Amino acid sequence: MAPPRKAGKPAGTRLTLRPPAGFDLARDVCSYGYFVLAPNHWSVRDHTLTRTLHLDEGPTTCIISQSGDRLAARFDRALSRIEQTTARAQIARMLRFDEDEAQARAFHRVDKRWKRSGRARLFRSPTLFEDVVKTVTSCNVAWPSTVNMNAQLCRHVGVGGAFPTAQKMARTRAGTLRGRCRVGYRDQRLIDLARLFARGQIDEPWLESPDTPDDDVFEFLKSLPGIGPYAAGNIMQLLGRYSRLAIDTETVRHGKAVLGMTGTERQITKKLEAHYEPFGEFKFKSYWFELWRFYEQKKGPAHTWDRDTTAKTFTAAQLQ
DNA sequence: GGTAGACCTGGACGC
DNA sequence: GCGTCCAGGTCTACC
Repeated sequence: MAPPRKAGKPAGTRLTLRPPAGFDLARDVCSYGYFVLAPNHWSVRDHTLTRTLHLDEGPTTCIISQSGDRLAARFDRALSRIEQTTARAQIARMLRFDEDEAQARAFHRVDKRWKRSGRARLFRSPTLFEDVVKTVTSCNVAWPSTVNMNAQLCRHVGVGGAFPTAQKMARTRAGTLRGRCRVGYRDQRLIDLARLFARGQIDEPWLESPDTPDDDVFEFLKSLPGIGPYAAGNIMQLLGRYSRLAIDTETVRHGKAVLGMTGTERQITKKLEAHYEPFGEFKFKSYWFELWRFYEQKKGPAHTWDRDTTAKTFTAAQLQ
């Protein structure tokens, strides 16, 4: 049955979602840099996440808020039953509902530093494709450029402000990505990636299956265009595989500035691997929350970071 | 297996 | 306002 409508103005759908116990919208959204990348928008004032989702009948913008142990997702139009199911799945993926309280406890047993704050989840995208593209746009570039690339991709390639679908990006000209979206030499690599997704050549169930060894996933990811060791490591954590680090210049800076490591970059990389080894299957989480805590000490709690000011200023040089 | 250089963009800096 | 330099991972060619 269609939702009731107010006179003159079509009512948007409102969904109630039940997150895992202990879920905290502000903490768990503002836990990874992608929360400031378009089309995500965190409201510092309202403590809500707004973003446009691409559903079967087109784009729709939703506002997600928390009240007690429930989340509400308010959409700007009525959703069909199928769309509601898709929207629930996309929101669940973003907010990592698949990681329940038991998994958080398992992490906190290995790394007790985060038990009190309850930190255990890392924000991600509604689709693996968006996570992969966001990762590629974060490679070999300062953070403000990553922010800009994602904004322009949504503006020029996405429909109605949504993140581009793989199908749409697969049909986009390299010149558009380079000229309008400022992705530079990543243009053809992004199109090639989009074509692999659009043609169904990325086996997502295989990548997500607990039966697939981490090493196999890592090697496969590295075989994709534009994906090297860092990007593959990062996509691993976005897939829920935390057993390895994604080492970039920020990791090395962290090793020097926070962990007091010395030596060449190669030596520090080895020291970092050894340092996080005790955290086993949760290595990335332990590393990331340490890094995040450093950022928050410098810039204040992440839920207070404004996309257009604080969150845009993140560069290694400014965080020395 | 290791390394050098090219690939782009945008910010910082000097003039 | 303009030119130059530099940071940032991946890829390719080469040793």
